[in-house]
Amino acid sequence: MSISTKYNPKEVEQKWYDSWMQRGFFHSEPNPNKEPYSIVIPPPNVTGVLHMGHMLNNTIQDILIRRARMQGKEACWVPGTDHASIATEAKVVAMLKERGISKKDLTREEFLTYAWEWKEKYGGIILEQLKKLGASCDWDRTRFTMEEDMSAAVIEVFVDLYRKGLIYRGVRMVNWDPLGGTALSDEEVLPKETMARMYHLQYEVVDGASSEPAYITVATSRPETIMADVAVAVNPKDSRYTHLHGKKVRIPLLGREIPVILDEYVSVDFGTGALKVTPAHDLNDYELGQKHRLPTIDILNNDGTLNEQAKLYVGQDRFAARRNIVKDLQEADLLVKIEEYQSVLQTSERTGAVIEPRLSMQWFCKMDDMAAPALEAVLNDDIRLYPPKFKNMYRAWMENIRDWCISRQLWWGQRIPAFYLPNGSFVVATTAEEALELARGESGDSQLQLSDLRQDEDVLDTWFSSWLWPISVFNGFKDPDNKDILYYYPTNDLVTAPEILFFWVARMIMAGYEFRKEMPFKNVYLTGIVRDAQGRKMSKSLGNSPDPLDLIEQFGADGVRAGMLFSSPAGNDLLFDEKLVEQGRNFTNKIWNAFRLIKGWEVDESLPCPNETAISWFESRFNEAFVQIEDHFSKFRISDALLAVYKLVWDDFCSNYLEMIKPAYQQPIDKRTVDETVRLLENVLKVLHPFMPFITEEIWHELKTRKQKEFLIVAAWPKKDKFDKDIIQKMEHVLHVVGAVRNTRNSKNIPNNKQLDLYMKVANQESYISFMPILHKLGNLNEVRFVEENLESGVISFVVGSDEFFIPMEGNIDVAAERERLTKELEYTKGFLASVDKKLSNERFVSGAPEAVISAERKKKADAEARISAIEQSLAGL
RNA sequence: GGGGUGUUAGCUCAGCUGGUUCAGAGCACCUGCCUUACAAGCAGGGGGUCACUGGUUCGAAUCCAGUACGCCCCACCA
Repeated sequence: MSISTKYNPKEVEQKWYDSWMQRGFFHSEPNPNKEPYSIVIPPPNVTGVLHMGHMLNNTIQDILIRRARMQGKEACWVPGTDHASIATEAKVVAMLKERGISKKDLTREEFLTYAWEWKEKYGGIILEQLKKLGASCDWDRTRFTMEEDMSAAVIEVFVDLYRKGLIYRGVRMVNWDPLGGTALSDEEVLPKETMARMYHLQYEVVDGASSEPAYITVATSRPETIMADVAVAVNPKDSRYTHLHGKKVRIPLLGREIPVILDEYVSVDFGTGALKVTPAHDLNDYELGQKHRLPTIDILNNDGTLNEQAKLYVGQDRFAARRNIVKDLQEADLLVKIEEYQSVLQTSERTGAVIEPRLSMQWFCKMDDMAAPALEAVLNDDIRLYPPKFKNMYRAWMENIRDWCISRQLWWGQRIPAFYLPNGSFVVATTAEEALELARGESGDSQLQLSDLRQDEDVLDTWFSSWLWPISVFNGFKDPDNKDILYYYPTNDLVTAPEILFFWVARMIMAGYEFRKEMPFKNVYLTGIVRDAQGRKMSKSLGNSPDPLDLIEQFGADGVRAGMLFSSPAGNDLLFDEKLVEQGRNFTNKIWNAFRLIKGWEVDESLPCPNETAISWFESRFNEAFVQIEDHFSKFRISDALLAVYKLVWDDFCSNYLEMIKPAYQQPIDKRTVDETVRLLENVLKVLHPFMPFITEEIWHELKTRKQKEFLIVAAWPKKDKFDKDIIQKMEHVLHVVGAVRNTRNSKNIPNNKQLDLYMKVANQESYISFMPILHKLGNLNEVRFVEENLESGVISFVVGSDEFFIPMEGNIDVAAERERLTKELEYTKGFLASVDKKLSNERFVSGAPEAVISAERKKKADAEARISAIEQSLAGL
């Protein structure tokens, strides 16, 4: 035979992917005769490259979409990328810097030209990589969140929400990223545990009377902000400071006088019980400031350096300023002590910079109203989260939702459609022309020109476009009644990482109800995080993240797909180990060799079929497994579904079925067995296909000649069918007997190729008849026959169920060893019987337990008794 | 600080409505095999007081309470 003993994925994968594409199997159009099934991809950043998280995520989506396609649904998986404003802008800035160009020297238009150039050249690599994985996306539908129609939808939504009063502009305390030079939403901020320092500073009490200066000690982690202090607050109940009520203190170094204020908010037992109030640079202080009508002094520039208002350290970075002021305070003897303590630093998710709480004019989206139906939908299971533990998290977040800061001080993104009039007021409109008309109306100045209007410089948060994704990919804004959106929306399943549950999933649900009055998807499957074998998160800096393309190169896409899934129960993190992928690769090889065996058979049409039992057994076994597999799918237990298929293929089909039917070496095989085996294998290939699309398609075509469009990718998914439980049980019993024979062989060091005889003293001979050939073959037995009496000597005996078996041994057997083995088994069985007896003699059990349980217990007793007498007889015969 | 969730074999995890498919799977491990589909393999095997303590029950890995440890999410103590 010329087929290689090892499966070679490389050429096979490219061949079939091209073939599928060419025949348009991935493409979907609304078809009223078919049930729609749609998934929108979580659009990866356009700057992104494929990492292990994408691999897992997209493998799962592909499995779902392929299965749906085979189920005869109109399966549509929409791919695309996200413009990722901060990440992309940062890349473009870096690229420009390399070319010696500074963003500052460019106009907005020039910068965007570079950015688009960059996007066209480097963007979307990740989509090409997904093809290598086998992703069967409808590539004709590829979208990008910043393409014209998508951006138009974003602007339209902004205007709509503004007019509904759900978007407003205002000065608020926001999370400022000094490195990115932009505001961020609360979700884009990551807390980071760090050791921080608490500085205890002396504020001199202003008191004309005494000549000796008096001080109050204030604890702060940010001494560089003292120049922005407007008060020192103490708890009114704090007796230590009663004498300071109504007094003023002087800011160290600066000397500016600020009042001592009283507020319950201050904890008596934290720090020194005295809090410096810096409204411009801390949210709590801001609120205190509002309450006590204090001024705000903002001493920071956009980039985190100190401005003129600070008076000291002007122009220095906030951290440099901190070092310097600490030194100066020390020298002035105003620093009492420094304490180390565990604290949480807020950092930017994108740039890693320490976030500066900062008062700033931004755009916000009101969330309360939109959150209500979105929360309801999840609580009442209209939308289901898998695993369901995320429901609680979702609820907690939605119930405490805060307004969303949607403006970003960047250029790459959808520009906010607000236009300012010379008088400082503004109008919001989708186009400048429309804005002009509005502006003329509102200002009463009919002479206003376009050039008088100035559009807001900011762009919108990327998520403000992503949250529309399930609607906008089907053009649901531009053309709300088009046939795509009517057919595919709501989509069916969303597969994504729990990290973006709030960023994205929750907001999509809100957008779905707000703009289409309908959920965006029915199920949300949240995958785990891919970690390394030690449980560490994969990261570039640790270098523990394998390159997915290398893995595919090495193990084949099918192997990698299977490997990823071997250990990824829903919602649990996946501890990735190359061994898993190896196991996946080995699995492809196993399948390949099963195929080689079948392919190599020579058919003799004159032969009768000796394998009816094996055939109907596997048929039943397949149907039994299929029910389990479908059940796993229905619960999004993809990993368990794969494992069930794995065992069906490896254990049932290969180790058992094929071994039962395969003819002796170089012997021909009958036609019926071959036909049936091919048919059975076809079913196996079908359930395997979503997991391992390439090798299954390859074998599908190699197995027999197929018609034009007869591809596995569109073959009919099996239907649930009744199965014969009886034959499955009997086979299991027979396989136990086979196991016992093999065990005997192994423990007595009898070579595999030496045939043995087997005598069977069984209760029901009938039930063995049709399995005799199988017993012969798998046990490698010579004579097999029923006996009525125990064989007395020179035999090894064993019991399966309550049937006894004897294998005559040539030469002497080790009587002592046999006796020991049987005695052990006897003891165990007696113990077992005793426990059953105890149960049955317990009146409360007999009266309390259901009938089925009691009769099961009785059967146990009978079996055990039969076993005991069998073993005892064997012992007596030794 | 609030909420969630977990603890079962060396590792990763199943175990749905308490009772023979209740102590399981995969990997790892051990033994023996180059038996013509497959050594990326075949056959067999060992291994767990189901975290701890109490309770409910005829019966608990499974239900309840508490304890310990872990993880996740949220949160403005300087």
